[in-house]
Amino acid sequence: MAKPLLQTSDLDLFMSRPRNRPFFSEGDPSGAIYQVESGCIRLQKMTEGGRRCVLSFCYPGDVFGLGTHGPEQVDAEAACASRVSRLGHLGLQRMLQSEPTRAMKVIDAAYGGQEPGSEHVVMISFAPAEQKLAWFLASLGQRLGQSVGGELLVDLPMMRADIADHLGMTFETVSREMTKLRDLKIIDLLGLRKFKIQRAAVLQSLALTGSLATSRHVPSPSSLAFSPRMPARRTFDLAAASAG
Amino acid sequence: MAKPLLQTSDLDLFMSRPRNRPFFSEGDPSGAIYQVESGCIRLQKMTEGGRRCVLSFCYPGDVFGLGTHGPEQVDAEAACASRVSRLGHLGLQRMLQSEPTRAMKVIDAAYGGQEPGSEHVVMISFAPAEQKLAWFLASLGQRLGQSVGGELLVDLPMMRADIADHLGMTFETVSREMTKLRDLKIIDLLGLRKFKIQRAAVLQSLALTGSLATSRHVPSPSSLAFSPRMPARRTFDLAAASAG
DNA sequence: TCTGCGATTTGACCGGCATCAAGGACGCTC
DNA sequence: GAGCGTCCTTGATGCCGGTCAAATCGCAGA
Repeated sequence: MAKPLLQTSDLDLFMSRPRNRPFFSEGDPSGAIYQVESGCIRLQKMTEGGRRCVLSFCYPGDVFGLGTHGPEQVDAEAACASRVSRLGHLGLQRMLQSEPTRAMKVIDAAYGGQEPGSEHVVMISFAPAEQKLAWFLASLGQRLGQSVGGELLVDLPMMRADIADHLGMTFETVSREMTKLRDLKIIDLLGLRKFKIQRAAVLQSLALTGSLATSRHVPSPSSLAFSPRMPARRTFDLAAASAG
Repeated sequence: MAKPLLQTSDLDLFMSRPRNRPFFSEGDPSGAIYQVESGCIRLQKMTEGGRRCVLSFCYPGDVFGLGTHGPEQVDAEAACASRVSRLGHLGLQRMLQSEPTRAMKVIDAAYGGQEPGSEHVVMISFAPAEQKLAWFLASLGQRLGQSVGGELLVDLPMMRADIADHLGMTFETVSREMTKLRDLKIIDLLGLRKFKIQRAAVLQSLALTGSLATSRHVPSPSSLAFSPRMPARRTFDLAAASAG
């Protein structure tokens, strides 16, 4: 990962949490900015009915804590044992005065500026389960993947249920679709918390178009066949969303 | 509606569009701020597969144009014949200098600050069709409703297909659920572009809990029965989300 | 190593909603 | 008011994925 946005000298607190323990909860005081040092953080909303909606995951280097990524709107919990550092309110004020340009970058990141949030909404509204999971695994690969001999080795820090609550499906379906992708030799499961992307182009195609094109390049828009009224469910295409 | 955020003296351009014509498209130059004068604006993403995802609607008085509510991320199209006014980049700079406090309010609103966007995500991930529609109609009532003799008269400026693309369902299902709510005498359809909320408490209950409680108050969390593993689908509760 | 518990996988079933297909209502223009 | 295109409603059908259930896996602690 690249040089982190916040350095040790900026930070005023380090926190560790085991899985499922909160770093902050909805309604906690706001204004501080957090940076993931290790592990994986879930930003989520609980409903009183007991359901959970995971709005996003934060990985090492990611910054969160403001707006829709802060305690005014969501809970932040460890998806696995994690460490997080904090830049408090006063430290942020100090940085705004001494280094306004860098401070604005930090603030933008803490609002979730790095991620294209609307893509997630598009995905969970329309795509079938297989495509949702392909999209998630592909983006995880881009974010966390380690290239090893032409294949991509990826950590999977969160549970199946976390993935399910992020994609709007059940953990059983996540498990089934995972198995399906393994049987198709698109991915390989290495224990529960690691996988390998064996055919990245196919996974990408599945994520973007919902179809199993075997070509190495993303199909061009004009090559996609769809009816005038509505595309077949499985040819749904996210290329526009991911290009934006 | 309350006094609009932007006054005529702030604005530098007025635009009118018939239904389905764009005010701006994804990739257009950004930096300007728009205010709805009349009608209804759809903020949406198109996919190359031909599907559309409506991320939000803007009504008279709403301000948009930045971040996920701007041309860097979405298209803005008229959902019905609409008028929009614009505060250009230069005008915004001027306001930032002369009235920084008001300018920051305007900027926050243009990012979509007014609406709790995460509630929409929770809704489209989990809720069944009936609850999605109840939620949408209830929020429309709160936003646009005119109280008339104890009932709420509400404009419905957009087509069924627009609602469907906002809630992640088909327009046929929107139509069916609408009919069902009418048959239950919860709403009354007055032509295609207007409806009346006859039993607001029931509609609200349906929107929040997914169940047809007939009580006038929102059921308290502890009164909701759900299994330890997972609530029954129809008792899904959004109260936490809407409280936030 | 054994034991126990939570996480995951897998199977069987079925219900809600997408899909396909008419038919009807509404709002234009002429 | 006739004609026409668009939008909406309604019906029939099928399948994806949610639900319930049980077996297996994996890890931590004794």
